[in-house]
Order: sequence, then C-alpha cells, then structure tokens
Amino acid sequence: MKVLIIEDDPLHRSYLHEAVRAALPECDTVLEAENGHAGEVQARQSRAEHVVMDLQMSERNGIEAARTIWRERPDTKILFWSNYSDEAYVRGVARIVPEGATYGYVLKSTSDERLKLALRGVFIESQCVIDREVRGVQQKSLGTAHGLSDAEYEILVDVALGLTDKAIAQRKKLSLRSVQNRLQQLYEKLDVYEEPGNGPEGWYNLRMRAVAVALLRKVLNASALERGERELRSARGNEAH
Amino acid sequence: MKVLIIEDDPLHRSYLHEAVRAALPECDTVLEAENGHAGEVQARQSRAEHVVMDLQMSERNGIEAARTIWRERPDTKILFWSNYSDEAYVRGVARIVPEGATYGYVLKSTSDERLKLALRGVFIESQCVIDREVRGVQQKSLGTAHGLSDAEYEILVDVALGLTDKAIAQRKKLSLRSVQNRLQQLYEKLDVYEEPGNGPEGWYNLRMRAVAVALLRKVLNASALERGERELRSARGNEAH
DNA sequence: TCTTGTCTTGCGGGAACCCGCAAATTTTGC
DNA sequence: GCAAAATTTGCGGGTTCCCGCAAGACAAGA
Repeated sequence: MKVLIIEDDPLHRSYLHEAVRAALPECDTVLEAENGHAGEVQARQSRAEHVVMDLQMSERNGIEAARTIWRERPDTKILFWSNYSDEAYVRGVARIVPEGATYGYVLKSTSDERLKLALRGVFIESQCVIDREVRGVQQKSLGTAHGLSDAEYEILVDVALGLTDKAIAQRKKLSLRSVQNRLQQLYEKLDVYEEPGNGPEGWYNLRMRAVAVALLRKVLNASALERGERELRSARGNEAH
Repeated sequence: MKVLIIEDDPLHRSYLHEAVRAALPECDTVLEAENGHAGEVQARQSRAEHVVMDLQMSERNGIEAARTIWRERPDTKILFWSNYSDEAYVRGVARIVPEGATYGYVLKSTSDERLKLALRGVFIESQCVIDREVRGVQQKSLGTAHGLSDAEYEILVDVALGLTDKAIAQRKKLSLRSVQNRLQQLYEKLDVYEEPGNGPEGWYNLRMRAVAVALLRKVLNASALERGERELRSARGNEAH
C-alpha cells in the first residue's frame, strides 16, 4: 500500500509522515510532494490510490490538484487536511468529488488520535470521514437559511470578478433582467440591505457590499476568486472573438 | 531574558520554541501563547520585551496584537514570522511600527539558519531584519510603478467594504468629485481598463474589478477587510447619529 | 509676482445599476 | 395532463457610477 502526501509546509509534511507511519502499518511506501502540481505528477507516476493533502498551497491549490487526480482515477481515496473550514473550501471540495468516491476532510487542529482514525477510516475502511466543524459548515452551506444555491454562488463569483450585468448575462446565457433578479436574491440572502434609520439611506453600494459580506463570512475567499479568474480567462480565449 | 512566542499552530510553536532555545542561550524563559489575544495578555503580565509571532491567527491576528503590545511598550522587539509576503500584510505591519522600534519580518519558508540569525539580530543586536522577498514587496508597495499611495489605499478599502461614493466623501471629508477622482487614479494604477478590441467594451464594472484585481494581486486581503470593517463599525457607532 | 504643478470642487451627461410590475415560460407536484 | 409554483423576460423609472471639462485653492520655485 502506497500513500502520497501533498503538503507545502515541511513541518506539517513530516508530521503527516509520522502519523501515516503510525496509523497505517500496512503502508509500505510514503511519498511526498510539496505542492499541488508536483502532487499531480507524483500521483500519476506512482499510481498511488491513497492521498492525503493540504488545501491551501501556493503553487497549485488542493482543490485543483484533487480534481485532476480524480479525473484520472476516480477511485483514489483522498483525505483533505486543512487549516480552515471556510465555506468556500468546503463548497469547493463538495463541487469536485466524483460520484461514489470516498474522501475525508479534517482540520489541522484536530488531535493526533482523530487524524489517525480518519486515515484508517478513509484508506482502509473506505468511509467518508468529515470533521464536525466542517460538517457544520457543509450543512449551513446547503441549508436554506443563508446558504446560497449553486446558481447564486456562481453569480456571486462573476460579480466578484468585476463583470457587468450584461457580461454575466452573455456568459450565462440569460437575459439581463434574470441576472439582476439573481443578484437581488443574493442581496437578500447576504442581508445587504441596511436597517432603516441607521444613517443616510445610501450608505452601501449593494453590489460591492454583497461581495464584501461574502468575503467577511468566508462564503467566498481569495482562492475561489483565483479559480474564477482562471476560468474566465480561458473562456475568453475560447470565444475566438 | 524572556521571549514570548505567539503562534496558533502547535507544530510551528514547538518549532519556534526549539529555534529560540538553540539561537539564544542567554534566554532563560520561553513563554507561549496560542492566539493574538492571549499573546497580548501574556505580554502585559510577563513584561516580555522580546516577542516572535505569527501574523495570521484566528482569534486575533498578529497585526492587531502587535499594535496593542507596542502601544503599551513601544520598545518591545517583535519578530514577525509569517507564511505570506502579501502586500496587505507588509503594509499592515509598516503601518503600525512605532518610531524607532526594532522589528523583523521573516517568512516561514526561510531556513533554520536565517531564522536564528534573525532572532539574534532583532533581539540581541537590535537590528531590523527583513527577508529579501518581503523587502521586495515593501519596495514595490512604496515605489511609484503600481504602488498605491496611502490615500489611494484607504479609498480602496472603503470601496471594498461596499461604501458608496457619497458615504466615502462624508467619511473622508471630501467632496463627491474628489472621491471619484481618487477612484479614477485607483483604476489607472490597478490597470483596470480593458484593452480595446478584446470583446465588447463594457465587460467590467470598474469599481468591482478594481477590488478583484487588488485581491488577486494580494494588495488587499481578507484580514485587511476585516480590519476595515471593524473600524467602520466603530466609527459608525461614534457618530451617534 | 508670476508661473507651474498638484489637488480639489462643481457641472453635466451617458452608461450601468437597482428594482417594481406584469406577462410569458418552465418546472413541479399530484 | 393540468394546475400551482417558481423562473425568466421585457419595460420603465429613479439612482448611482464614471468621467470630460474647467474653474478655484494651495505650495514650490524662478
């Protein structure tokens, strides 16, 4: 049995190495990669079917890497080990996990014990192991309360990238008014409308404010933006305008 | 000699502890705190004059903590040890270091050797030790090329928080048109104007796009936004409107 | 003092945004 | 298959944003 570790912080990498050694005596080789890109290459070459990886990495982030790994071998078992339970990350992971794949999501702040349990659970027992805190975010992000639908989330990203309503309409093949409708839903859900009587009426630019709130609440984060920007650029290229 | 370590990742904390022990034999006590808030309390109680801290922490981030520590004892020597050299962090630190204080800024990716040198340099020799990469960002952020002036940066934050032009004008005690002028400078510097002939003219909402670009280039980041939001709220409170 | 440069302010207009209203269309549930 | 519910679309308007133009305000320097 082979395990591939993808993590850019050397300290955390060696800690993971230890944990894998301790939790999985049946594992004979442990491979390491120090960023998402190297990780993809390693996974391809070594045919490792067990991967534990960080989400936030400089060269290429974990979500990207996981996606290509899963695209090539959808039965790979991946344990995500992240510092954050930002909604944007959780949503990002949920978005790419293929049908029936087994994976896990634990926070770096969990105990050694829980990490080892997760390693065995995901790699040996083929269970999906997801930390409580993360699960909480997941619920919230799907629940109706102030969770955004996929459609709303996508529009949020487009807006955050700085596209105009017209541009979004074109991209999403919708009418201008539909885009604006979705925007209004977004404003509603993100609770952007100011309570009356708190200063002059026009304090906020709703469009900007919605993005600010999303960033503050971690519904959106920098890496989600980067992903969006990349998609935008490639889409723009394909248009052959 | 006492040294206080403020860092929320336990692995990094113990690594720092080791490094301090090894680099500073003259140090007799090493204290630890696991977030910015606890760090401030520890600093006050222990009267430690030597602090090494992380910048990105959950409970209270390093910049906040450093500011209150320096406010109470401006001669404290602080070594910042961070994962990132985001312009927003570098600018944030530069913004709070008091006149004549000695401090350092090294990245977590530097070698053990350099970290130890920095520890001795800052704590023993009272030098300012700043990593090359960070220095690069510092230059850039001050240089005219695409560095923002303080005025522009502040407006950028206000816009990113979602304030309208009018609200900003009021806040900054400027006329509406002046605010818009500064915005135009911002658009210019962030290079938001699209090259003609690349799709329809009106692809971008300049206001949003400027913020998106700033985020992508790390001129702005989530923690800068949070800081801005907090200031905004307190200012709003004081207005007694 | 007069010039030169930078910064601020006012005016005006075109474009984009925000949104209520209502008809057309699609989706959902039985 | 049909009615209810949810989405999409068009129209119209009020508001804000973006910015060219030009007139004051202020500082530095010949």
